[in-house]
Amino acid sequence: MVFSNPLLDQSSRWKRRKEDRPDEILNAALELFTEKGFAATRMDDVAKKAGISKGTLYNYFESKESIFHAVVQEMISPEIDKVEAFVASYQGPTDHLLRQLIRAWWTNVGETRLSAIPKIVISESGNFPELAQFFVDTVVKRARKLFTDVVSKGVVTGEFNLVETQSVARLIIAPLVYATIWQHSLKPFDDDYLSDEYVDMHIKFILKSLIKDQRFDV
Amino acid sequence: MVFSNPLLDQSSRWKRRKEDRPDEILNAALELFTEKGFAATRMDDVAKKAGISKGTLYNYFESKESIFHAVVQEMISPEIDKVEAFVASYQGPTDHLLRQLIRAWWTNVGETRLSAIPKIVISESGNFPELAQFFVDTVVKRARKLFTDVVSKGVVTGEFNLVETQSVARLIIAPLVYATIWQHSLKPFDDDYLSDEYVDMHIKFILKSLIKDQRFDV
DNA sequence: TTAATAACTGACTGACCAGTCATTAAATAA
DNA sequence: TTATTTAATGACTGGTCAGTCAGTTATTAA
Repeated sequence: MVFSNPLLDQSSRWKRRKEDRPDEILNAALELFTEKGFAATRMDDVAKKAGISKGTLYNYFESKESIFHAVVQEMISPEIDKVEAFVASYQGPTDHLLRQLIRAWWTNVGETRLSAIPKIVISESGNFPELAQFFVDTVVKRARKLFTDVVSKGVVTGEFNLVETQSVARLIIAPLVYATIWQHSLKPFDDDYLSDEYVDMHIKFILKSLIKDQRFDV
Repeated sequence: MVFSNPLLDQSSRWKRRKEDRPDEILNAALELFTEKGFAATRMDDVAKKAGISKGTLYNYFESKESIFHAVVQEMISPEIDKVEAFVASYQGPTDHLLRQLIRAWWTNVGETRLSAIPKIVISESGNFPELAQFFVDTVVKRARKLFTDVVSKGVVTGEFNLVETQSVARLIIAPLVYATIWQHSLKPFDDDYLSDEYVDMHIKFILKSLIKDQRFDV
């Protein structure tokens, strides 16, 4: 005879928790996508981690791909919204803005679980093209525009040298995204230590090339 | 009645071509790995592209992984050998060496089919760890050492500012590798044009931060 | 209390694919 | 010419997994 323990809720096999399921599924999925990639993540495992059966997944999402879609939509887009608002309202020297922007990216994406998403999308782009297209349209283009606009602003106000802004924007983004990809792919196989100076030096190098006044030294 | 055409070699179902098979298999495999990634490439397709049956693949390579192993070993390692030799024999200003090194990488890797390999390894690192470890040990570490040594040389000779060489090396490599990853993943989904200026500007920015004499302008 | 609803379950299906091996046939030796 | 060797074939096996659906059970309505 087993007595029911309300904490473990052994009295019933399951509860109906319609409200909570979607978030729990997305969190479980992101964790597994990060660990194994999209293709190698099994729906049974997502279900297990979310505390439900596989069938229930399909009550809330119509396919594996739609889960990933939702992860990006609900986790990344709000971050970009925030940064866009910050840039729009910023008053002050453009080099300070750019420095804060890079640091904000590092803090809000680079050092969080969101950092796994670029690597996942890149890895699966060949086999899941709609997913890649969605990511480019909703994340990449917005992020690129953000940096391009800031650099343009600096050029227009005369704070920065006259440069080709598209390439500069990509040169700013590259080491940041590269670091997150590295983090989630080959870093575990590399015993060399990447110092914290990496981002600081990146900012320093970029600003040194952009800022007109050479007496300025970061 | 069909007459045999010696060019199409319809007279026999196949030829024994022990010598040529391995290279043909590796070329077919790299092409498919580039297009679909490692996991999604079917051995039947590698066989078909190499003009043989699947069983024959297994006469020459013991597994799918060993084929990838061979691709890296036989295609990438020789490139690094060449660059190492070039650096070792170089006489002249270190900034010129660094500039040539970046350009050489772009020409010999970035713009060739080899550019697909980093993306493939990164994508599959979670599911094929031995493959990732092999790549880190035989490619990443050697490449990183190459750049670190050149920067150190510039610092020692007094041509470059005193910098933390590990981070600088990674800041040099990041935009290069990032561009190849982009090329083979999200570029097809992006209609924006990446100008040729990207690499030139990268070189210019890096050297501006490294070279001591500020009157020098690239 | 009983009936109706819908959240949830998990065994099952159909498709896919790396790797195997019995067989075939090209090349070579006897 | 015949026997032997070995490159090459492709049907098959065993395992995996996304997605389905008939049935079960918690919840709510009557």
